[in-house]
Amino acid sequence: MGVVLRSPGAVSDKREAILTAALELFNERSFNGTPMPLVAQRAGVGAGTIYRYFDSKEALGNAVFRACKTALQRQLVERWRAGLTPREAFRALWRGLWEFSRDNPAAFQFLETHNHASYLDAESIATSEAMFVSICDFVRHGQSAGALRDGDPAVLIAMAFGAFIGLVKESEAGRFALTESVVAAVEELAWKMLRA
Amino acid sequence: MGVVLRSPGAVSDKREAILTAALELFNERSFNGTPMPLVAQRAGVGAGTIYRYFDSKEALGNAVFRACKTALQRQLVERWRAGLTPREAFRALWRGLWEFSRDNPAAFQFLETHNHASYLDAESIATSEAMFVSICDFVRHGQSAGALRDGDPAVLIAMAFGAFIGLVKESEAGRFALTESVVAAVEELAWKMLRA
Amino acid sequence: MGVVLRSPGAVSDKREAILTAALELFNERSFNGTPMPLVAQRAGVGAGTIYRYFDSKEALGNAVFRACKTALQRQLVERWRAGLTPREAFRALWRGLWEFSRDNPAAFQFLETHNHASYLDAESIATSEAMFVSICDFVRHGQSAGALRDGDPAVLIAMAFGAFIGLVKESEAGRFALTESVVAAVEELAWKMLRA
Amino acid sequence: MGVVLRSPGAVSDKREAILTAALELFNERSFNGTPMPLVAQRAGVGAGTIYRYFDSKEALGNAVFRACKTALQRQLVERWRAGLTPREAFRALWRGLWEFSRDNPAAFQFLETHNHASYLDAESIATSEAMFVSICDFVRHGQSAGALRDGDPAVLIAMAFGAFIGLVKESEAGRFALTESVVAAVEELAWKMLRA
DNA sequence: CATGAATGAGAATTCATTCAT
DNA sequence: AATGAATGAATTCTCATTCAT
Repeated sequence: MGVVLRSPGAVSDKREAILTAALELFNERSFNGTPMPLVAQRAGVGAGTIYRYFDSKEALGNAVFRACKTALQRQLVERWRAGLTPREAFRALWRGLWEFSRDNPAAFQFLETHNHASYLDAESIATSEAMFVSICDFVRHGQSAGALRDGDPAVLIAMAFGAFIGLVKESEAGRFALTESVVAAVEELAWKMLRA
Repeated sequence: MGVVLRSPGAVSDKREAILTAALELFNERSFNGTPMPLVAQRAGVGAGTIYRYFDSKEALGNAVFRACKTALQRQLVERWRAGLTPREAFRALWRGLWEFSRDNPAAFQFLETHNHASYLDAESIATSEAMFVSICDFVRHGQSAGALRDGDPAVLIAMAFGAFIGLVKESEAGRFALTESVVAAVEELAWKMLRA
Repeated sequence: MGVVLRSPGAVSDKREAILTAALELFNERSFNGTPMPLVAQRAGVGAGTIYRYFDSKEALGNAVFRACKTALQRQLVERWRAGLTPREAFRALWRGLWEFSRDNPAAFQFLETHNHASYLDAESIATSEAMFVSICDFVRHGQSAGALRDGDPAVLIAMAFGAFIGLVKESEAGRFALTESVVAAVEELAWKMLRA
Repeated sequence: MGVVLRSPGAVSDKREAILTAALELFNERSFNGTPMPLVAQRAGVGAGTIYRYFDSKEALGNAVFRACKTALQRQLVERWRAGLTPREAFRALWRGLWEFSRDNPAAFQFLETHNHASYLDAESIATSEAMFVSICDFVRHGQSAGALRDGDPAVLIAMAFGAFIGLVKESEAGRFALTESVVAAVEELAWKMLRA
């Protein structure tokens, strides 16, 4: 868990430490509510060091966002194999979301909270959009196969992701635990909502 | 629309103007990203005037939150009449949410975005909790009547509200329009997810 | 006690209330540390009302200072009668100071604390100077009569007044009580310092 | 002169510059009448730099007070040697005061003006009290030896210190110069007041 | 006359960023 | 490369003063 921000190749563990510290603090205190020196302290580096890796606080925020989004996308894509039925593919997606949010709760929360943050740049938004498009493809496939109900894929995606996000948020608020069995049960409910 | 922040009784319209300006700006730029003078400017008052109505920026944020939450609760409660079947009650709830988010998009977004903001005080959290509790009651009634599926009410609520919030967010992101017919259709889908 | 700020003629009890409130608050919180609305509140008048009686905060401060200084001078002068021996005149002066500080502790403290305050205007300084000059005359008379030791009158005045002020300050700090008997005793000591 | 605020050990000279600037400005304009940026300007540092050395304006004021008080106490204590007669000890004390006020007029004025300032914290008051206690001991010794007149030591201290403070104030107001010969003369007068 | 809500300049304090070491 | 002291612009909040009522 929390390995999400490891850059490919042994770039630098300072860079990772900064990204991790920023992720945690931006969740705890919001982007604007987090002083850079605090990020440096949590990362165990000097304040000036952050600026060797990131041009500005905004650049750091975008780097965190893209790292999280990319990691989520990787995890969802990994679970997709050719030849899955729509029902199996939905299960793969749903469990991929769950495993990601379980293993990287901070990253998941960050993506949700900072989804439309005003500091996000074009590249971050494009990263976000790319993932949406690939999920859309999945839905269209399921609709073509007659397994998913008709209608705007964006609507179905909004409802299913929204339901999952709602579950994660409320479980993190302490209302219930998202155990294996609960996750399996709610997957079934979500599927009832989406199937043709 | 946007009348949500009107306090009962002929309270000063400056207070309302400040609440409205803060609501909009906290949505647009986040709480910490919004300077008080900007709130004052948007409200058409002097910077010092805000502090005649609110003790601090935090107090202003809490006042906005409570005003929105109270307005939402009022709208949902109003639609509830005795003698509704669970299905009718769910429709009332769902449409209440929709009408609120349609008529007060800023208030709805604020509640969603600032739901667990670090500046919220005990009273704001209590206001939030009170609403959750009354929705829980609704779910338990439906379960007793055999209309809603069994399980932790919090889980069902998280999924249904989550789905609705997902719809509103994505429609506001411009992916689709939440028209009457779409709302009716998705209500049906949500009900499929919840019914026994 | 505390009647010091009563202007001659029935000017206005609001004016007096403002002067009294300002005197107390300037002592408690310093001139710059006292907001005008607080003065208004303590005086039981509206904030704007102060400006009907005084042009500005500085003007109010100067009015307080002059009222206190004038009252002190009046009290000291009253005790002076022709035909007193230097020793008797010193007693009159010393007891005059004591009675004033006992009956108007706030006024006495104000005069001491704000003696060289940066907001004092020329007239206030002149009022202060006038009193010094008349005390100087007293000293010179005593010196001519061979009762007071020779030397710069200002030096003797500085020491005697300084000693008295020291007594009042420390008694107000709670180190001892300035009772009749103590005052009589210290008067004797001060006289030992001054006599030829 | 003015070396009073030099902290022992090679502490940053920025800290000293800030203390010195604050001392001067608080004297000239009062504590509440002095904006922090003005302190920074006079100290030749950035406004934010002050807060690297002092938590708040109040903390700065207390640091100035304690530095002055400690320096005065050090100077008085240094002049005390065992085996002095009460008369010699009084001379040591009196001259210690004089040398301190001559060499550090700003520090002396600050101690006098801000002696009971509302921003002083418990530690500052304790520092102040400690010095009073040690002077009290001196007086009691003199009384036991039959050299100083009987009575509450606090009363004698109040008169003697008050007289000295009066001299310094009036000399600084320009009424006379506190030359060596004047100081010697007034010391004699003060002794006449105190001796048995 | 009296009021006190309203104002905006100015106060204390914070923080993104730089740069000497 | 790394640091963290230093900076000053920007932020939150205060308050002397005004003016509509």
